[in-house]
Amino acid sequence: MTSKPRVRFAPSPTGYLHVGGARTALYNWLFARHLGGVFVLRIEDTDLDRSEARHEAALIEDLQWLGLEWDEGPGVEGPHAPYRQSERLGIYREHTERLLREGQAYRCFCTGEQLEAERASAAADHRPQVYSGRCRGIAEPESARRAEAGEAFAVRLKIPDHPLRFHDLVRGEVEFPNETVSDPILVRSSGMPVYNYVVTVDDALMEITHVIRGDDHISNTPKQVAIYEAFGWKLPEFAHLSTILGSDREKLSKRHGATAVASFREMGILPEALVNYLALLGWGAEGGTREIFSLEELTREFRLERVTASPAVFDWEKLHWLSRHYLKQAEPARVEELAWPHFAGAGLLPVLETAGPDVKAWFAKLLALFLPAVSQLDELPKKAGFIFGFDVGAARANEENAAVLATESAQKVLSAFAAKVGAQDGTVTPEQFKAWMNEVKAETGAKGKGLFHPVRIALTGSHSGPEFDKLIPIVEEGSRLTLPVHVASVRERVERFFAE
RNA sequence: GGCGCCAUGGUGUAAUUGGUUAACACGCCGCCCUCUCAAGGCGGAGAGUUCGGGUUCGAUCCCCGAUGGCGCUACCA
Repeated sequence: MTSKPRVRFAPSPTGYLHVGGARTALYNWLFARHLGGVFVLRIEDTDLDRSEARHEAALIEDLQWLGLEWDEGPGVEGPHAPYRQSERLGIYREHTERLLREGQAYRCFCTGEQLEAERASAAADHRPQVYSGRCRGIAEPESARRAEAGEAFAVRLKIPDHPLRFHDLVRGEVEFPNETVSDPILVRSSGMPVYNYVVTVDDALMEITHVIRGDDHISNTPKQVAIYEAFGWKLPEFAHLSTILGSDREKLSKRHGATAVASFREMGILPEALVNYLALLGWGAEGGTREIFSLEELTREFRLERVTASPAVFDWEKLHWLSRHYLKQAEPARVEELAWPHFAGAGLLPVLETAGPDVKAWFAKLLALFLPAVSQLDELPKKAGFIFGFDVGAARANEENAAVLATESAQKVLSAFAAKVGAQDGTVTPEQFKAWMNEVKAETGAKGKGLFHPVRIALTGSHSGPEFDKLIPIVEEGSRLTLPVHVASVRERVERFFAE
């Protein structure tokens, strides 16, 4: 091939972009970028009832968030504009007239009831449910006359007399016997052209060289091949990507929880994590020992020939692993900005724009402490919640805590510790804290868990959590800030714990 | 029912043109670190490649069949 490949992602704006679509877009984008080709975005909105402008806007936002910019399409336009099918109706009409004129297509006057009856009898006879071709034989003068007279008709393509075959980059040669393919409807009786038709016309006119899409389209492909042939157009290469399955091995859907790209963004998963994960879902680099890939690295490594044909099960655990990796890797300033709204939304912090530099600096430290503990940013407020306050009664009542607190040793540790805290004013430093703990240890004989757990419960409400060395400064510093929720100092925590 | 696609540990993928102790990662288990949790480091278990036939000196890999899963079977996309 001498010319640069041209690929397209052609979503219909009938809902949000989900992981399956995102992976299709990603593979198209990677294929184009790897070969220096062109990535086209085309909006398939011929289903006027279900298409909505807000979905198109959301789609574009999601694609941009993933970093998959397009070379031609809405917003950037290009030599084959328009890129929205609802704006290309005239083009389809011209092509339909040509097909009719050349006898490649015909008017079908069959009613829905007739077609229904045909299907029913075909099913009863265990035969393929294909259209009988009843209207194929209507002579052109009569056909034209009936149309003229106002009789409703759809336009159907004549499926040729030979097997329909095409080459698929991930599956090899695929062939469908023509007897199993119905003469497809090209234009509805309403005059609106149908998906299989417009997609083909557009792919050909936009000079798409590689059609990369989900394998739910594989059975549509013979019809599209017939359309290419009817127009005398050269067939593109196809690549049908396998389905993404849920853990129950059913096609992934909203039923399996969040599958919309936007929801991953809202959860606080970084786009590079999602991209990396999606790339791995159906593709493996040569050798297969690497898992972490940036978009640039993927661009370099990606080969369509290495894409698997078998369906893949979506695995949250692995996505989370990747998510944690990228969260730790990311620029702190970026993560701070992304994490902040989750705290503000929980009422723990003011909105970012109104926060002072001292609060921001404090938050940075807080984030550094808790980030390793989460897989996605929206878990943060809960993880760090005890910093902002906890229910002493509930903490004492907690079974595991109660067991720790019940021992005589724990009681001695706590009262010794409280005495230390009460005896002094001012900020508690980690050094001071350490010194106190050593003293308590000497006085009570408690050590290890026996020493630390009671204190940890008193201070945080839980027997587990981040190291005290890092925790103490955050608590103390936080207590001096003006926040929507007061952060209690070590001293306040001790007082509060004993008050109940 | 018809047509099509697919089939390697629980999951995602590897395995020069048929010859490997079937590899890597997630997860799981254990150990180390540690007051604890998370992170991190180290180690382990887990598949003989869905099943049955071929072809071959030799099949994860090629062919056939079965089984199972999925998709399509619309005047939806």
